[in-house]
Amino acid sequence: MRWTQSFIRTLRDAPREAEAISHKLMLRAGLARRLSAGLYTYLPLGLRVIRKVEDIVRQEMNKKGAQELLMPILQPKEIWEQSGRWDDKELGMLKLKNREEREFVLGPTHEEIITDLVSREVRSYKELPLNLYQIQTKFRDEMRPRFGMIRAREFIMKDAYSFHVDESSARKGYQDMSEAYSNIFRRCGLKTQVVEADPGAMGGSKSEEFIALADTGEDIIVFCAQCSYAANLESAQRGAEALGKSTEKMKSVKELKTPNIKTIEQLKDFLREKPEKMIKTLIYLADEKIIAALISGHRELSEVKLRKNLKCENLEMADEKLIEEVTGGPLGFSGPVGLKKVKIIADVGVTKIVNGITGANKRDKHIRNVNMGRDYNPDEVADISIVREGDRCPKCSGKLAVRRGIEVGHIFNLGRRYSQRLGAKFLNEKGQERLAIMGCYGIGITRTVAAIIEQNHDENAILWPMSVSPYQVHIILLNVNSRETVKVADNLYNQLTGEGVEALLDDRDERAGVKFKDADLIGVPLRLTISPKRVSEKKVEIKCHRDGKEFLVAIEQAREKVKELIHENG
RNA sequence: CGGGGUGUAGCGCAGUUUGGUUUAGCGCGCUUGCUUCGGGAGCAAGAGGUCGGCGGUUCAAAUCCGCCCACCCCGACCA
Repeated sequence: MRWTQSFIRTLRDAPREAEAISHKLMLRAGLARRLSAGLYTYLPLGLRVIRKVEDIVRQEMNKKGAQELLMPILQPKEIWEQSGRWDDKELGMLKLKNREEREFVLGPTHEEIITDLVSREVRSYKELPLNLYQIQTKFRDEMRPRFGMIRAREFIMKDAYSFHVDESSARKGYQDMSEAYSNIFRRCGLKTQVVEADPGAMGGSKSEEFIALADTGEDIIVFCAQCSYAANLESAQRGAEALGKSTEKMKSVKELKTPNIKTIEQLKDFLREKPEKMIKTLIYLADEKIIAALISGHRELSEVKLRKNLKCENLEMADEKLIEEVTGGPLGFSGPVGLKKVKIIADVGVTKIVNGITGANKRDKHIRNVNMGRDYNPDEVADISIVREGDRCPKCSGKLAVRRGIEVGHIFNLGRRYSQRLGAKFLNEKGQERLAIMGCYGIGITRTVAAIIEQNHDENAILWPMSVSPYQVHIILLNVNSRETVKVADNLYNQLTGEGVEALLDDRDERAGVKFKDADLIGVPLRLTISPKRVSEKKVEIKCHRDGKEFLVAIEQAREKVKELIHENG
């Protein structure tokens, strides 16, 4: 592509709206433009990157025997009622009606459609396993789109669905996708961490997320520096802490006046005591049952873990009224001592607290020197708190690290949930009717592009991996008024292009500085600089953007060198 | 949906506190000409604005008041 004939638009300054680095660079390099919150136009340069990622995805999916198809975006209400998800609030469904008041949804995901299709087409175990996928725009009416293309209302997704005769086939299918995903992200130049996840709205038994580590990520994950343990912050576990027996002797309980001191933070300042000494008492309503959760003052409760422990459907914090009813004291002054008719569940960390401080269940009062076993007895001790940086790994007792990341892929074993509701049945070898076991596997294509930038950039430049770069080589023609130089640039451009190399020729009548800055920004990994000075020496310069390596080569050797470097960086 | 912030030319901003030399400026970008030409050039001449919208106060509103809208950040929520 010749720059003068292209629709490449770069910006010197990032629009104010952009905060995340990938967002800024995408706008500045002219990959995309915003239409409205979470809605973007992909410009030619951005679309080239998207297509590259899609190609990699296709290759790796096809390698595992998956087949591409394309399903409708507009989906009728009825099929979603069949699956029981029409009123699902987690999916952010964008619903609409046509002229006849018939209701539709713009597809946020396609389990319903694919399962319906397969249920109509597949009759025999001989046709299974089957893995079908598509790459398509998805719609989610996000409450808060953010970070540019990391959380958008409309985005491109690769979604695959597999159908199996039994568990072992389903496991194999899941494993295949896990491998494909690792290959895809590696080829895209992304470092990802696989973490166990909560299946959430998708349902099913097992799911794992592929998280690209990045500071502007929305997900927080925990992983062990020593072994392979990794999990979502909310569900990460921690190993037993060294329960070094405190030498502190138990003292007798004392009531403290703490006027209007309701939070740990306030209490810390007021009493000048460490939060580790404090026992936070949180009252929850779990499926109509009232429970009290005890957490050490410096930790946070994990509702995910608590819910899992209680095996309850609904878990919500009690309101002020209920707290008064249950504890006898107002919000902010709850404590385990003297609590009755309430199940008390204590975090493992709380067992360590000697002479703790906690609410007195009376207005403006806390109590000091509270000890488990003597002053109160929890009904259960469990790991219900959120992991902190430096906690012990539950597997190998190494140190756990807490990092932000972007969820770029998610794989699920769905079991029979959808085949049950949408009737995806087949006949087995014995002629018996059976429900297919399903899996579904998603990759956020546009989000992956953003994640690649998050992991491959510096302050003023994208550093594309060759595999996804919009062009393979960026030819900078310095001085368009030098006939000889233009001729050399044209020839090289034509030859390279003719040989299938994706080249961008900056043939604008701009000064060198402008061209170099734009080349940095756009971030094509190879740069070929053609200047009158070098041409008079019958040479051209080749530079690798990422590592800064430079080569001065004879004009007639440039083609081969470029191809060699593309290959090396491929 | 709760909390905070921002809306002035394509992009970045000043002006708003204290209404009136502001016919609303500046930098970049854009157009034309000349010079320049290896890291965001110089000079000259131009084009480009419902000051987010509606309503109000006032002799007078970018500026004060009210309502609304949009966008961003934190939270809640989230393949």
